Amino acid sequence: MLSDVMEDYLKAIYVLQTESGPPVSTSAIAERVGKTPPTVTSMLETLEERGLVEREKYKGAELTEEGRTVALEVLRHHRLLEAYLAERLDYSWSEVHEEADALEHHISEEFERRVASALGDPAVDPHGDPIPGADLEPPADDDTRPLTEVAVGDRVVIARVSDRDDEELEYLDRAGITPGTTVEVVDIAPFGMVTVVGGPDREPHGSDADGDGGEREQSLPEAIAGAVRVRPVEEVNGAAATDAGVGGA
Amino acid sequence: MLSDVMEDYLKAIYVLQTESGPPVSTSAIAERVGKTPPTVTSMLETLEERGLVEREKYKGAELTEEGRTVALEVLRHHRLLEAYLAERLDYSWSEVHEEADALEHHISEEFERRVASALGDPAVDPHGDPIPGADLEPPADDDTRPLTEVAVGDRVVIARVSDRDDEELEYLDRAGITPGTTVEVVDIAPFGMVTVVGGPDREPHGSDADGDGGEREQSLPEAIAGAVRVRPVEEVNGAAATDAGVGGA
DNA sequence: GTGAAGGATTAGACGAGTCTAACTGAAATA
DNA sequence: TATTTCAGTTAGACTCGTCTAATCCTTCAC
Ligand SMILES: [Mn+2]
Ligand SMILES: [Mn+2]
Ligand SMILES: [Mn+2]
Ligand SMILES: [Mn+2]
Repeated sequence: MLSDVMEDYLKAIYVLQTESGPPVSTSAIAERVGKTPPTVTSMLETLEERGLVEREKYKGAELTEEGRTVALEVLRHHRLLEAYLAERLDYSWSEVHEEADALEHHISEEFERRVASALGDPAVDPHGDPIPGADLEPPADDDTRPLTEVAVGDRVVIARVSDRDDEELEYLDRAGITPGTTVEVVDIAPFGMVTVVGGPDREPHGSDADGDGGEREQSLPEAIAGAVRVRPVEEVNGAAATDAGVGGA
Repeated sequence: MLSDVMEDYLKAIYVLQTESGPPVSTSAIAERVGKTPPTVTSMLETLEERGLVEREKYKGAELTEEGRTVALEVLRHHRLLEAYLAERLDYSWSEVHEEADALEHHISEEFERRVASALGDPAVDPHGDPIPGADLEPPADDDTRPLTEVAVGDRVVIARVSDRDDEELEYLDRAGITPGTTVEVVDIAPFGMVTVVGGPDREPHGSDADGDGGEREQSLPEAIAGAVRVRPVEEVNGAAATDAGVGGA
């Protein structure tokens, strides 16, 4: 049996790995899990003995297949919980993360199944992050890119927002930058400040309590914009069908 | 902040204390939490330093008011979770305990509030155990007694079943001895074997999937019967109104 | 009142997870 | 290539929760 601490390390390595590819550095892990580098070194040794990571001294670490499966398991728990809390217990989009972080290590497989089926096996969590399937196969790379890398004039759909920083999340929530929203990038200033216009073009499931659902122009600092990932608007059938499945509730 | 381990000890002491009154012996606690007596001694010292228990060497331990409040907090979490799992995630009556035991230490106060209000502030969990209120005041002693102490011929309502033993629970579930059911005690044999007749006299909320909801005579061994607590049938308004609020779902 | 018997405590050890301080190696710079 | 910088590792210590083995009360039977 793995401790919840180990699960957290594996999850951290997985995410870092998908963000910037292996190998993952000791300090990056340390930063992510909020521990000191020596602590991480020693945990990596443990994890290596258990066959969950491979490691080259002074270089970095990489998950084995087994380690990756564990990470996906934890991530599945985390994101299913987020989805459930938002959908069934009225959590807001930005409140969900901390709770899921605590619970993800303590639910049974039975609980996982029941939650998944209660929600109809959702594909993404409220932040737009993909929920790994029950098979725990690594999901295909997505087609999103950071908002900072969009060309001026493009219309894009908000796909994912990082769920790591509460303040960022509150900011985006108030700004109406939520998964599923379509925006147009009208300017990119020096230092990465991105100005967008748009907002929830229709009410997806009746959230949007602050009745300003319309056109609005706002500028996002680089730190924020970089944490938002978008995909191109898809013109599916003549009409613009954009925010399917990622409703704001 | 208290560890989940400490919470488990406090909960154990609380329950033992309500079962047989303080002081609670080291070995009783050890047995309940599944640790050895020396481990318990040392944890009791820690708990005493923290002001959560009072203790007399070689005698036993007792919760302080603060310790009792913590215990009630954990118990509230546990029982709310049990109720939620049964009501909203289709857990059966007997599956619920283990899951709640793991989660009870890891939910936030926010989660507690949302679950409680989603269920309409339930008063009892699916085993019939009272759910401590949000004020965490000790609940009044209940009016139940073990099935083994009922006089032959009495009609009683099943009030609570111990949630500690899975096998016992399965047994009772199959036997149709569930909270809210009315039975009549027809015999008490030597060694405490109790024979009852009865069963779910009406379907409370549509559970009772095995369509045998009628009169049935069965004998329960002492070990089982002793874990079932009952209260007298209340003749509320002429009609017998018995199984309110403890529905089987 | 004395002596078992048995529960409780002390003694000592251990693994997990964490830290700080000191050191080492690798990579970038000049 | 030699040097510097800084990330990564080693060393050593500490807390928490746990155990086994040994010892110490208390109590109950006689
Ligand atoms: Mn998340
Ligand atoms: Mn799982
Ligand atoms: Mn229970
Ligand atoms: Mn609480």
